[in-house]
Amino acid sequence: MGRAEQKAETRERILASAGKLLRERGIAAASVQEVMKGAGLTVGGFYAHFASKEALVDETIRGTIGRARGMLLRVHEESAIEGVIRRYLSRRHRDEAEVCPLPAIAGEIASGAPHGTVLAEELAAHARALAELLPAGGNRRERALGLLALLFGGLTLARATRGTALSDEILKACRAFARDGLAAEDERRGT
Amino acid sequence: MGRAEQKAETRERILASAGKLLRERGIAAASVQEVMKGAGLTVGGFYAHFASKEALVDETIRGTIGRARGMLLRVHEESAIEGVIRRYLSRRHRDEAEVCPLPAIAGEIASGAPHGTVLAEELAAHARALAELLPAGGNRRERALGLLALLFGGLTLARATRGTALSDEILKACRAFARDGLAAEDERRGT
DNA sequence: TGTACATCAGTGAACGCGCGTTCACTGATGTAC
DNA sequence: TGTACATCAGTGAACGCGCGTTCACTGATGTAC
Repeated sequence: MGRAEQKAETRERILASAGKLLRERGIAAASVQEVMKGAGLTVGGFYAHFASKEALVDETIRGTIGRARGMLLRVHEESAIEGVIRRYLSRRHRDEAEVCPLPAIAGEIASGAPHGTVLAEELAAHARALAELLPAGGNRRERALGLLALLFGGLTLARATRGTALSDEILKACRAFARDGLAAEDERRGT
Repeated sequence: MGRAEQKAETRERILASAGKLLRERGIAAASVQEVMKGAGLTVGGFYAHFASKEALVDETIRGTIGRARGMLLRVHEESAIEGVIRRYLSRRHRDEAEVCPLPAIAGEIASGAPHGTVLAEELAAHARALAELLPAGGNRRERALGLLALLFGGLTLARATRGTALSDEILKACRAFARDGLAAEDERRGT
């Protein structure tokens, strides 16, 4: 393997480590030092791969949300949307931060972290992907955005209350509310 | 005014400053130094009022969410719930962090900040208050929890994408999804 | 093919900075006589 | 009522620490002849 490919592979390891830490701890608490340690490297080498922590975070957001979208689209069974709701708002997904970075990072970005543009792009792509899983007709994009906010909100509040009885309750309530929100539109359209 | 009342008043000023900074910046980014500055004091005096930053944050979460709940309940008009949805998911509320601390803090707590128990208590109280605004019958508490997650999720994503076209779209979509989610349950019950 | 040199991915110590917390001190308020 | 002393809310400098970033250096890889 040449030097260039080796370096590209190292870069991927840094991004993978950053993705893991971003999902687990959020933006500010994922330090460059720990990201590099997670990739099996020391901190000094970081700037040979990325211009700044901000650049790393931007790219990591794109990568992790994009990959989550890939997982979303892979399941094209009947009523795929029901599967998405069930899996996204599952106890398993609450307890293992291995897919979606949104719960850890959206609040920080809402509070001023400088990644709003990247996040908006990824959310828009996410909404398009979700919309394709919805039955045609009505305003699919609008329903997809509402559902996205509910999935994110439910998972985040369930994680924030982990260990209390309320946490499971929130997951269940959001699964029900998601189905109801989609069903109401169906009924209005007369299905 | 005696010394004791003076001190109690100062304590309230610290809490007010902490509430403002918590809503605007989140937990980690609201430093003790800035909280005290916001109360017109210097940093050293802080520990005469609170045992630690963690104790301050716990009390501030209780206070701010409790006050937000008060504002919620004050409006007891016809279809109060529609008013809550419209105000919570308004552009005004997105652009001014003066009411709800959840968008700034829930993600940090989900990522490990130690305030999950207090948050769960306040969310449970919030759900009870919201449930009272819903038409009787069905599972009011469950619908209230789902709605709560959607309101929080929609506002947080709208704030995180502030300045992009998507932000307004998210608010609108969540208002619609909230109405649909509540309406579906109504219809199932035959209203 | 073997040797001499250039490149550059990664190391590890150091930088300035802001964090939460501590503590000796100040000076206005409150109490005792 | 006036004076002497005790209290204590708040000050401001200092602490150890981890942060993002820089930089002189190392040593394995790649190139030229």
